[in-house]
Amino acid sequence: MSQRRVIFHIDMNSFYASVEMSYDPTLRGKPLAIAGNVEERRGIIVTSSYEARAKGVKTTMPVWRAKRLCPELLLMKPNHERYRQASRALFELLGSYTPLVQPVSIDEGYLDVTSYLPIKHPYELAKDIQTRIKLELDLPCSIGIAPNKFLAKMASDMKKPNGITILRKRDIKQMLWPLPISEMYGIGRRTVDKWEKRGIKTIGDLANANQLDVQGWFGTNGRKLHDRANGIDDRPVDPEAIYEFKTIGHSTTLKQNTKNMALIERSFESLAESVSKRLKKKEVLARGIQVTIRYHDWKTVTRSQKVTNPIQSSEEIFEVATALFTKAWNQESVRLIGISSYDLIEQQHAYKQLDLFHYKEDMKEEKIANTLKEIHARFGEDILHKGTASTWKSKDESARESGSSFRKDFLEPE
DNA sequence: TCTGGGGTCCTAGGACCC
DNA sequence: TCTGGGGTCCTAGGACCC
Repeated sequence: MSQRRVIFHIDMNSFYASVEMSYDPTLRGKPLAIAGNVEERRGIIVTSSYEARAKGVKTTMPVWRAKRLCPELLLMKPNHERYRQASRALFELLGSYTPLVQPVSIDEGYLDVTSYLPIKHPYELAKDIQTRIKLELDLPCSIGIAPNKFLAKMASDMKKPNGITILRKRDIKQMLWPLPISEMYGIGRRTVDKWEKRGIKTIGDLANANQLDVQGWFGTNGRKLHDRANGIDDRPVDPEAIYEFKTIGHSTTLKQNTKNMALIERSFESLAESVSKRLKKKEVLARGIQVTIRYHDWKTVTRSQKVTNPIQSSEEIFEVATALFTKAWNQESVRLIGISSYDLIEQQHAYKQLDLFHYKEDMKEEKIANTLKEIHARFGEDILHKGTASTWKSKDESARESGSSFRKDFLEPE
């Protein structure tokens, strides 16, 4: 990268819990956890306050275990709409500093603030942002300051809550390299052992390993991680990335493990309904459906299939999903099922595809009439008069151009 | 009594085409 | 009877992250 950059990574501290505390200040200072299915067996901790963490409560821990560790734990169900609102306010605030804001999840994002370099010290700017987030949103955050995304991300993790950490290239030897390899963003619990077995126990070990060795062991991903450990990361801050969602899916853990097809079918119905609703809201159709089956023993299989005509209705999704399920199911007891739609295409462009498909089949007058009827039924009369782009565009491209409705859910009002 | 639900990205193998 | 190489598309599985 020729140009020296200044990148911030903003990371909200225990976001859901903090939002709840700002709604209800009497919660402050108390061990609080947000958990799905609080009253059911299978609930897990989604986020917890620092007071709860001090007692050993951790994200993804089953609720019953968290309660055992911390009997006075306050539990709340998530208020997603509340968090989305707070998130929108956050990114609006960040957007007032620069258009180069890339939200990466509901509670974190990158800023490229290189343009501030001549007028303000990065630390002062970060302090400014952090203070405003506290004052205006009543929420705590940590900020990492670095020459690229990876280092900024690692830096924001170093001081929590309310931290500001500068991690320059020349600091990585002291600040980054001593960390255990498990702390490295991109290395999870499944591969830690593999690294350690090869003598790589810290991020520094990775940075100083032979690049070709690492590439041999872990392929291109290994090479990428080796670069990052050495402070190399050219990925730009991309404000458009928010438009690039690729799948829309829902899954559910059943109340009990079951082999009862009627029960399973009912769950598929409601999942298909949810997926369909969101496809419609986003004005997209799916050209592929994937189902997930998780068995009693946690073994998980997926089956996917492309469909000839893009689909959107719950009936169509249900049909494809249950067919996939029936083919794949080994008759063992099922714990979770899921439906995901992929290869999404904009509604406006979808009708053209329908058209072409039938045309290919050498259609007769009658068929043309039917096709038009089908198009009308799916999209309403007006669709035929809408866009007439000469080439098909991917959802990303056209979303970029129109600045249209493809934002990821976490920034969207209900 | 372990373990939710939303995603992204990568790899590998087979089919098929030239 | 023994057989290359490249490219693309599709599917399944797995790792990782919030």
